[in-house]
This record gives sequence, structure tokens and C-alpha cells, in this order.
Amino acid sequence: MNDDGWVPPQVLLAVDLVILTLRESRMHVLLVERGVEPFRGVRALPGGFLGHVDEDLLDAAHRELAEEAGLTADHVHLEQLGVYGAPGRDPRGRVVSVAYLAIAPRLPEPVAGTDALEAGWTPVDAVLSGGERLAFDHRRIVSDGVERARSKLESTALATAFCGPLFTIAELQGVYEAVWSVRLDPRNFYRKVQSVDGFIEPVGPRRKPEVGRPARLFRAGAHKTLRPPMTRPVDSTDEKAVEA
Amino acid sequence: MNDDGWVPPQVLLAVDLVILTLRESRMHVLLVERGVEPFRGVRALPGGFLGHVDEDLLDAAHRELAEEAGLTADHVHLEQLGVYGAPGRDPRGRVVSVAYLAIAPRLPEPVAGTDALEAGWTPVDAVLSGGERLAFDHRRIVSDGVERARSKLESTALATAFCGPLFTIAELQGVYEAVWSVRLDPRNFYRKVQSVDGFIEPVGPRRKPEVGRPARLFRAGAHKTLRPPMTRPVDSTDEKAVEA
DNA sequence: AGAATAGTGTCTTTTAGACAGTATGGG
DNA sequence: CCCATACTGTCTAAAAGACACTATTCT
Repeated sequence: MNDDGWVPPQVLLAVDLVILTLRESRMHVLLVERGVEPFRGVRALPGGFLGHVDEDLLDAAHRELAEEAGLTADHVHLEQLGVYGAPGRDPRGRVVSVAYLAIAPRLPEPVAGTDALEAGWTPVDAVLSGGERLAFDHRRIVSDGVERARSKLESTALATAFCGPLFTIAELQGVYEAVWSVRLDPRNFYRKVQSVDGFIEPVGPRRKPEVGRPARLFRAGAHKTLRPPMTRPVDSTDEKAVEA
Repeated sequence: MNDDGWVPPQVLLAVDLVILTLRESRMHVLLVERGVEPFRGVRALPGGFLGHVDEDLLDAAHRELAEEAGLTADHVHLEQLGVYGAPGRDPRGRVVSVAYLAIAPRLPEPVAGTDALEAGWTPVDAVLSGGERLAFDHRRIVSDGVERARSKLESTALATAFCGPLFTIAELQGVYEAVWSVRLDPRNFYRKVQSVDGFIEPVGPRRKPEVGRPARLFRAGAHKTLRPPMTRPVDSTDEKAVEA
């Protein structure tokens, strides 16, 4: 910024994606096996470098979403998660990664990557508990993404992003239960979710299940922020702090 | 990432700071007048390019905090706000900016900048209403920062960052009133704020004011997240959406 | 005593939590 | 008729909102 001959350093910019979805009532994250060094053969978040100098960051995220996950922008929630730029995080040099959080409804299996040997949905518990080793600082990024999702379920309509365009209340409850790892009372959930203004709106038809009474269908309402918020049950696994 | 001769593009990385504080019961943001092109003479957020290739992002934020605002890390809350990387945002080329949100208690006036002609606290309303023109996309960044602060006041102990290490309950209420632009009932606020576990803890002495009964002093508690959260009164200025 | 600010108590309304019964489809 | 799932009520406990009084310091 000065005229004394100093020039600011340049960095490589990467975009990484934390794509979350629900499978068998558990939260999964999409991981791809790296085909090149560094961390060849280790699983990592889908992502890559900026395509060209003039590519917008959000466009790059959409491009990776399509290339590595085969997901089109339709019905996929995408938001910026944060920047990860610790100096030593990439052995190739100074690489700063912009992480995006994507929430997708359960989709048909196919996930074919271009520059990834293998792509697959992995339960987030397996990643967070350390059972699965990830490249770079991607475990931390996954952890932050999951925490973001958990938190935004309280105050925003993010849960609807895990569902298709039409969903039942029981489905929506399943989202909350899976992401928060809790059990909720269906009766109180019905009452609560329908009392929050603009959260969900009923649509005509009903869904015919294999067995049991057909359920009413809803779609996401107009309000993105929930007032009052959905309340997460107190987890008995909370930390106490010392008094000085 | 491939071996076909393509090399990923490099970008310039900047760090910008949204520093918020309270002055005369109003939220202010620190702006500096730019001494060089582009936007010479226009006010902008304090910030600058990465010092060297191996500088950590958070370190860079702390450095700018000291250089441009004269603030040491003590008693200053600093968190990442987001990345701003639209292709055309900087006429000098592809500059990606990592924005940090800083919350500081009211401090002695002096704010002496190095590469800024003039630095000063500006009411955020003046910035957000467009009364003050800012360089680059900095008005948007300020807007995001303010919104982040407003939101986190509900669910975290961020309000204590606006106060010094010791504060009274009335002071804390003033923070909520200023940031949210609302009036709160002192009696309900006293009850509420003391019932939230780990939010504030009493310390021995009392503060002697110029007039009136001395107030008890508190300090920030151990818990960073508030359960249950502080509830923001419903603003009558909320948007409605159409029904399809 | 009076002014000014700090702090406490009570009542009412709303919301959350726990729990049981009825309704509607397909065999 | 039985099963499985969808939905509706009711009671109770806790929290939020509205409001009035007492307490402590200084001049």
C-alpha cells in the first residue's frame, strides 16, 4: 500500500465444500479421495483452486458443487462458512481456503467426480470422532460446518434445506433429531413448528406412505429467520467452568 | 490441481477490520481516510495487505488493529466475519479481503494511524443509511458486521465485549439498547441477565457514580453461549412476504 | 429532605414440556 | 379388525412481559 517498493505477497486461493445431507437418519458429509499429492489417497473435502483470476468465489463454489458432487444449484443451500489460512496448512505453499457450507436434500446416489478417485458420503460422527483421517485441516472445517448447521437450525429455516421441496412434519422432525442428536416429542413439535410464523406452509396434497395414514405436505415458508426460535433441548454433556 | 500445465491463479489478500464500540450510547465504527489511490480521500475500514507470505490471518488482523487503531489485543474481541472476493471490488486487480469483526470497550480517544490521514469513530447509522460514502464494498462489510453483532447479542455473551472488564448491569443494558435500538425494562433485564447461567458474575466492590446509589460490579462469566438466549423484542419494522 | 440511580417483588400472559387419545389409510 | 402412522387436546411448569415499590448514596 506504500510506494517504498514493497509489494504485497500473493497467495493461492482454494474453495472447499462441506456438503451435508441426511441418509438413514444420520448426517453425512461428502468426501473425495485425493488422486494427487499432497495427501494422495487420503480423503478430503471436495474443492479446488480458483478456476481463473476473475472467477467469483460463489461461482467457484457452485462449479465445484457440480464438478465434484454432481449437484446442481437447485434445491441446494449454499453459504460461506469461513476462511482457513494458517501458514502451514498446505505443504505446497501459502494456500488460503474459502470454505462453503452446502445443505442438500437426500438425492439419487450418483456422485461422480472428475479429479477425485472416489467420492462418498461419510457419517459425520465418524469424521468428528477421528475415526476417519482427513487431508489438510479439513476435519476442523467439517467440525465448524456441522456446528454452524446445528446452530442455524435453532434460529433459521435451514432444516428445510435438508428436505425436498415438499415434506411432511415428521420428516422435518427427523432433520432436527438427526442434526441435534436428540429425540423430540412429535406432539410438541407439531404444535411448535406450525406456530412459528412463516416457517412452513401447507400445500394441498398428502403423501401416501407404504403403510399408515397419509401425511400432510408442506413447503418452506417465506421467513428465513424463526421468531421465536426453535429451542434445542439442553444437552447433559455441557462443560462447566471454574470460578476464580 | 492437474498436471496439464495449468497453474492456479494467485490473488492479493487483504485484511479489513470492522471495529465497533459504544460512544454516547450509540454504536460507532472506526473509519480511516485513505491516503493513496484508489479511493484517495474516501473513508474506508482500517486494514491492509498481508504483511508477508507466512503471516497468519489472525495475526494480520491483530497487527492492523494495533497499527491503524492503536488497540492492543487486551479486552478486544476479535472474530472472523467473512471473505469478500467479488472480482471487480478493487480496481487494482483481484483482491480478496478477509474481514474481521472487533468489539472494543470505550477507550481513551487517541487513534493514530500510520498510513491513514485521519481516523475517526463514525455512528453506524450514518454509514448504513448511506450518509457516508465508503471505499470499495466496505459499507456492505460494515452492514454484515453490525448484523453479526446484533445477532450474537442474543445467543452469546458478546455484549460484555462492549464493556470494560468490570461493568454494572445498567451498563450492560445500555449495550443491548444501543445495539438493538430498543428500550428494555430495567427490572426484567436485571432478572433475566442474572438468571442466565454463567453470563455474568458479581465481584466485590461497587462503582461510585457522581450521583445516586452505587451499583454492583460484575465481570463476564465463563459461558460464552447463553442458554436460554436473550430475547430481542419484536421489531415492528419486519418484512412480510407474499403468499403464492 | 430531596434528587438520582440501584435494586427487589408481584401479578398476568405466554410458551415449553409431559402425556393420552382419536383419525385415517392399507392389509 | 388390526396395524401403522398422522394428528389433536389437556394439564402443568417455567419463562416473559407489565408494572410499583423500597434502598442507598450525595448534596
